[in-house]
Amino acid sequence: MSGGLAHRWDLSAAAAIALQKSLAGQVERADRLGPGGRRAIRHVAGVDVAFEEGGAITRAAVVVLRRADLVTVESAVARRPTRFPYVPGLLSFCEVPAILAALTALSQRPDLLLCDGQGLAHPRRFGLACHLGLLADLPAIGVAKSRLIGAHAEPGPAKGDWAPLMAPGKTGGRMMRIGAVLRSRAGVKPLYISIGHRVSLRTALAFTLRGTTRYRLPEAIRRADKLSKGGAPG
DNA sequence: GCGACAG
DNA sequence: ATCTTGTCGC
Repeated sequence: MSGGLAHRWDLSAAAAIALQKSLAGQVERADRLGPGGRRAIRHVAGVDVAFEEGGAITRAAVVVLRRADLVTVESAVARRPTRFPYVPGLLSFCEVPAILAALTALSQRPDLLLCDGQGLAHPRRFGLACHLGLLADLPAIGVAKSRLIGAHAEPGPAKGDWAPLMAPGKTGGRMMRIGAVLRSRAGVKPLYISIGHRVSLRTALAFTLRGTTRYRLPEAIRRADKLSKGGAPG
């Protein structure tokens, strides 16, 4: 169930960084959504992980929601030994192996992935959402609860208000927009939204908002978070 | 050299 | 992320 790209995971930090640099150029920043690649989104999947045994085991959960009414239609969990430590900037090497295992357990592939982490808003423009989207060959959005890099103004107080997340370009020094800081609900800390793969920032913001109802996080991620921590599937 | 640092 | 009591807000 992957898109042809695959690579080894037993890497040193230096090798992991080199791999990120070599794959970053393959990330697609424009919309290419839906079944097959260019149609309406029917099912969105929230992805999250939790750790057991003091971090020795990574438990990944994926919950698939019907886009029309946000009803959960399927879910899967996968446990794998944690083979890479958490290092800021290298999070995907710690979590993606277990997440790919959970995705493989699904009976049907979702049309979009909502990931708990950054996408392009990353030191090498290759956060978890980019890495996962590329390997799973699926559109992906990065939805992080806190900042990794970049500067921004405080977004307005109303749901939907947002401010651009800016960072110096890779080569030169001009400030570039790498994502957005979104008020997903009034009265809560904003979320950091960025492109993962095959989704424009505009679309990423729209989907995050549409899927956010009672909580700070979109329903898909909220349910995946609960499931990864041991909650019941439905 | 000194902070900052997704989960 | 994870370890945890009392406390604040709606």
